[in-house]
Amino acid sequence: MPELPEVETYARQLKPQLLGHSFVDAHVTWPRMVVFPDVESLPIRLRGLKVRDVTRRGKYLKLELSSEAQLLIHLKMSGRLRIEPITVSPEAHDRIRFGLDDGRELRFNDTRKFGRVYLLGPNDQDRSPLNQLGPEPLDETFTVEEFARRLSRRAGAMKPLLLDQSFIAGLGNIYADESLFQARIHPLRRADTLTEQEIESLHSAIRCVLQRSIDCLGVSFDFVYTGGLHDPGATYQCQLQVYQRQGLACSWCGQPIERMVIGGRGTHFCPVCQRR
DNA sequence: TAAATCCTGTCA
DNA sequence: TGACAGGATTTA
Repeated sequence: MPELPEVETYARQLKPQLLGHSFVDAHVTWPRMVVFPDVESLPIRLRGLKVRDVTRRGKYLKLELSSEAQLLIHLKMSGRLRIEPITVSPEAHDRIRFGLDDGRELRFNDTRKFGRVYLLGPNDQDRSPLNQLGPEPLDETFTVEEFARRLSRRAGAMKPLLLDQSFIAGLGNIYADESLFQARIHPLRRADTLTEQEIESLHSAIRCVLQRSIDCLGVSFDFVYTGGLHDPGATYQCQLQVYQRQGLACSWCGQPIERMVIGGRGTHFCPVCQRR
């Protein structure tokens, strides 16, 4: 499940591949994945637009295009991206193929069909899903003070809050669990009860965990994200402390990691190190 | 606040 | 064969 570090890795790897190239068309085999514009208009609007930059916002991959347009891609659960010559046969579950001006295609493969694409012009900004996103955790403007202010206004449990993209952008199930563990905060802990020290610790944990994963090209699991474009190289899965480690020894205290369902999501934590 | 929804591969 | 995972949105 691609989260901030995995999408960041894609952005970095796609940028040199796409910069300066124009799109010539788009083939969509699962129309639901195109949110805006309608599927018929997508190839027409996309034709001729040149890639100016490839960046990331939250879990969205953002292709800045000519004419002030932008192509947003959300990989959701099972989305993967590849670039291949048009002469190479598409794979199973290739849902959208974006044709480039040099005979290559950007291929959006998504087994579960949850992935989403938006092509937005300068007049479509009110439709941008980026409008709903909270602060970017690795940005300099995301300060402890800002974090503390936002936490103090929330009475719910920490785990669902960290997954709320309007509270903070980019964290998913893996990094929410890992961050709470590193800060030694129980996932059910009420947000507005965190001490100043805990807030500081969590702020630092979130940034540390994300940055270290980016340095490792993210996490890669079977059949899901493969750590970038063509060379699976993601290694952060080897450094996970709690995620999917229920029953295994906590690296701090040796007690078994537990798993419980919070807000409908599998949640992994150490019952000894993470106090409620 | 919780559950249903969209999906398919995996696993029991 | 049926339960389940899981991001984000929608509905109860």
